[in-house]
Amino acid sequence: MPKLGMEPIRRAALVKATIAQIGETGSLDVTVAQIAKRAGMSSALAHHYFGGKEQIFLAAMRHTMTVYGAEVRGALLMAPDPESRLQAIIRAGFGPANFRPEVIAAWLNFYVLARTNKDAARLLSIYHARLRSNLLFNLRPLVGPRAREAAERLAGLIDGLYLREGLSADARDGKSAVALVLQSLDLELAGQGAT
Amino acid sequence: MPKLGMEPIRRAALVKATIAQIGETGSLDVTVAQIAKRAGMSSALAHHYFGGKEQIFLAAMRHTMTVYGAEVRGALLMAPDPESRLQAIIRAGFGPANFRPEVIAAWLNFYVLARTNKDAARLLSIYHARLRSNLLFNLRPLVGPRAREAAERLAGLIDGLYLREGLSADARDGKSAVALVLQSLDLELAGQGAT
DNA sequence: TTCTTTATTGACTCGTCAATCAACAATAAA
DNA sequence: TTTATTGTTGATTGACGAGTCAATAAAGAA
Repeated sequence: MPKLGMEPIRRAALVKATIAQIGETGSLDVTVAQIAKRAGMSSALAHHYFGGKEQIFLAAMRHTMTVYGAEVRGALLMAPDPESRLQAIIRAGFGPANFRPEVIAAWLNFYVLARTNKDAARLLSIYHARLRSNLLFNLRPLVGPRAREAAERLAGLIDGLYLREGLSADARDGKSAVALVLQSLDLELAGQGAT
Repeated sequence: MPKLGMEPIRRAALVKATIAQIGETGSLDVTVAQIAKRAGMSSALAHHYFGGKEQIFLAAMRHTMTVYGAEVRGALLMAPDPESRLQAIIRAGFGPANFRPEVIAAWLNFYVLARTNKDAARLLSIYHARLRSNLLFNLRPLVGPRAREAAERLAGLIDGLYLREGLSADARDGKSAVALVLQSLDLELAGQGAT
């Protein structure tokens, strides 16, 4: 069997298995052995290709974020104006790439890891910055100077609802969360100097 | 030393030590031995009084939530009208009882635990319900039928900003988060039928 | 063919940690 | 004093899991 060029295949399989395993056990206590078994190889091989558990997990999150980023970019291409781009960003956050139970569990895990692992923290801050700047860029022409705070709020709301939905045992589809954020966007766009 | 009536003292000490230890290590990998040592006793005694690690941690979270609840109730007493009560609820979420780094770390830990532990899930849903109903009750007279969604949004925003602040390494004071949520509240109260 | 490189694993090491237990100490009850 | 009852711990057990390593196998290079 040992053909050459197995490395990318194995890595991809491990990344996929990592997300799947986290989703299945519903917790962070996934062992390298479990992941490797699910990916059809020995745990030794997983270590061989990735070096360690955290690096396996980081690769999985990097992949998740890449897919998510692609989804956002794709949606943005379709949207002609700032407002519909904002709606697209919001929808993408709760879109199929991000809102599957396994992925939500992975994000939770990732939050925890980011408190101790430098690389995870960097990766997380990249996600935060990207979301914020995407929102900011499209809010600016609509609400001008209030854009910064509005972006902060919308980003917080997206993360918060994502978390709440993810933590409620019964897996929901995210439709209601999207609706809530979209209404919030309307409020931001409409309100110019309340109270 | 063995005077009678040690139990409540020991329990309290362990609860306090648990939060402190989580805050110090900045992660979830707190061992019973660490907690017990910090509380000035052997790990065997910790098991003796609590039965297990998860129960120690649950007791700590119950305590945290009790203190938080008291803070909210206290603030509500001072507030004469629904709007100021809403402001009080928002402020309390980022108040001193809740927003210390140790407590934030504990909450993160708790989120994770809630995915596998039944009791933790129940406790978390109690928190969720309480926040939602506190907001709802005071929003109803101000925005009528839109109260439900507004409460959902504000709750999500509070949790989301709490999470974001908690994850950013540099401990902030929550002032800006409070300001953001308060502005959101203004938007909710002002906006009646946007777009 | 022989050598080197890549792929692959089973078995093993080493640590950690939750949980248990046997034993001891001190106080209160008899 | 004897006898519970409560408090307390050091030592130990048992399990689990990350990471290592020696050994094997295939395939290409020489």
